[in-house]
Amino acid sequence: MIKPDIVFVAKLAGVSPATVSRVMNHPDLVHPATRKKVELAIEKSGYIRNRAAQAMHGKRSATIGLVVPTVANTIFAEVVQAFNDTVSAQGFTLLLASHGYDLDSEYRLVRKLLEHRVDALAVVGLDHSAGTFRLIAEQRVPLLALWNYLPDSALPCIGVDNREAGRMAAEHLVALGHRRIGMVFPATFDNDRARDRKTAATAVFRAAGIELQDRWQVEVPYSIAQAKAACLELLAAEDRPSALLCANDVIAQGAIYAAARLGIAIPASLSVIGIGDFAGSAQMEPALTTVRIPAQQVGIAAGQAIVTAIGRPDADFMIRSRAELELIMRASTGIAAEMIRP
Amino acid sequence: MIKPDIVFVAKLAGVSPATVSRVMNHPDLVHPATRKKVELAIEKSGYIRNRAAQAMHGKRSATIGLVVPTVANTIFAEVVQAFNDTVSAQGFTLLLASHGYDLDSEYRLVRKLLEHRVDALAVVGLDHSAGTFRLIAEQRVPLLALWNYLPDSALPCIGVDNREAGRMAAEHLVALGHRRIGMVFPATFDNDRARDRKTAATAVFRAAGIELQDRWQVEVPYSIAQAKAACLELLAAEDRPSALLCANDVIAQGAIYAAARLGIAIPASLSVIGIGDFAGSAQMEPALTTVRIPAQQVGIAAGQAIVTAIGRPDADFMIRSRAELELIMRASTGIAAEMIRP
DNA sequence: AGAGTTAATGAAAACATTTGCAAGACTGTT
DNA sequence: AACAGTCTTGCAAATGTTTTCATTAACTCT
Repeated sequence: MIKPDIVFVAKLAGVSPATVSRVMNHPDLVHPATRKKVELAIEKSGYIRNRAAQAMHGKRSATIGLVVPTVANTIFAEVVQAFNDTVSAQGFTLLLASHGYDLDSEYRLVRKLLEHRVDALAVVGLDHSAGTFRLIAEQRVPLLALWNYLPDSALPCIGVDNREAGRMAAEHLVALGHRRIGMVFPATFDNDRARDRKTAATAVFRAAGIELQDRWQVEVPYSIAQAKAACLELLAAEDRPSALLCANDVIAQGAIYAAARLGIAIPASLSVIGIGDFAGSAQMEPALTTVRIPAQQVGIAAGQAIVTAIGRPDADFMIRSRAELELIMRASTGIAAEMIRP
Repeated sequence: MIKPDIVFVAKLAGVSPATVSRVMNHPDLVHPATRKKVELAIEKSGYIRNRAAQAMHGKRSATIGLVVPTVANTIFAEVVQAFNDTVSAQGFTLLLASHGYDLDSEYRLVRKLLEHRVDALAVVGLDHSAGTFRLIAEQRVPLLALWNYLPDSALPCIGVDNREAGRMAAEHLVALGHRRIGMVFPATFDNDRARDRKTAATAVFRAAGIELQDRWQVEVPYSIAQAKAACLELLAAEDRPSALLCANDVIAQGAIYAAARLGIAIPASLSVIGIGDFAGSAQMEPALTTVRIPAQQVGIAAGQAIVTAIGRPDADFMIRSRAELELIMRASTGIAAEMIRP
């Protein structure tokens, strides 16, 4: 029992391989009766077409490469799911790679994906190594930056403006009268999202005449456990901030747990704001105030854009789409204690 | 500027295409000096080998298919990450597909992955449609069930025994003296994990002479929001259970938030236990008591097993590996109120 | 009924690689 | 210096499709 190939099916159906191929790729070109015969033969033989051979012929590989920093936490789960669902519905399969926030490793992954002749490539963020860009340019593969938006980005991008996200979060805290503010962020070296949010937030505070104390600025990776540990230390000190601006909801979640552990009342004596509005943020107690990133919407839009780009291989691919951010006020932020006059 | 292929590189290096191929696949067969030349030519031309052509020749495609119910929440995030890291380190790339707990849709996805000639296939759980099994058997692709373990499974499997998980959780509640017990589970129709856990737990309760009240059994999908909503309703009633056994930590998290919202003290007046020990469960306040599934360990072991299986294409692939479960007692469970004598 | 279209199919070249086989180039040995 | 091995390398066939072009069969219109 050898695996049936297209000529086996063709013989079984009494037609030529060309016709079988047409049944699968341009069904409208073959006579309904013949099509029936062929479909029956495919069914009967258990034939499964070989995409590798198809890809080799210069046609589509029907795969799309997606490179994310990590799938191991909530951050990208929703985007990845929405993106996958969208392209999958159009017949594409996802080749997934994750680099753990290391742009050198990203280069190697992109190379591997190109070896597989992906029809297009999506990456998270706009920051990438020169090698990565060169590689993709040479191969002429549509490339899309996911999750970020910048009006003057070099890449097509679909996502949010992280500077705006940082600004909105910071302005919310300022509006509530907070002046003793801590920021909990990951290393911003290989992470443009975190960097943009942080600098924008810092600018807002500076403009409001707020001086950021070094001892209230902490650096932790995107991990609930490490965020909680760091905040435990920060908040246990005699002299603690009245508000915490967190790089994203994962970190904010850690901060809230730390406060709960220490018996610090939220929002009465501490305000916490996150960015993202991940699954579960709305359900927490206290519910998390955050700047909502419409992950699902971004994933779907990106999926559609990339499929469209694949359909027009000639045209240069450029799109810049900004998804709207929204401040979601919930229970984790409140008016600064020192503002409340007795 | 045309994309360089292997004969272009060969000409540039002054050798035959065969030699270039050998440099990439069997470097030890070519003279070091020639190898240098060829590597230089590859570098200089920006050549990227074509895996499709390689796969077509009957060689490896260097891809592994992974089918999960969903990537959109914490449940599989850690396993997927560990699995991906492991196979990626061995030169494989992951083709990812998700079916949203629908086994018919799974069939179609498996078919798509086989079209891409994946070298092996990993799926979550042991429950799959007959069509799926037939397909994979016909194609002779190594298949591994991830996440589940059964001593007499038809498939190679690496994971935990969900019956044991259910039993451990139930026994913990029984040992604490709880008799008024609620269970919060998803639909078990297409989900053998949930089913096994539930039946095992039910058996334990029955053996302990505990009668499960229908009004305390709720069905919700794996979603924090929906779990919280359902538990809010369940716990608001006059007559509520003293303990909740949740199908996994995501649901348990929802339950804890519901209790917090209602001002029900945990564990004083309500115990909650989950299954999984997902990221964040240890950090919650109160920290979640749960049956730990060593996700990372399972992911790594599965990745290694599947790579090994690919290396031995002749031998039948069978492995059954049971990962150890562990009851992690934290702050969300306590002795039943009615057991505490004044 | 015959000419002109249109629809349906097949033949064969092309796609980019890998590998079995065979031949040429060395090495060391006597 | 000739011989037997052992290394290296190239030739050419094979892999499973898709698509262009050509051919045949089937309509349509006057």
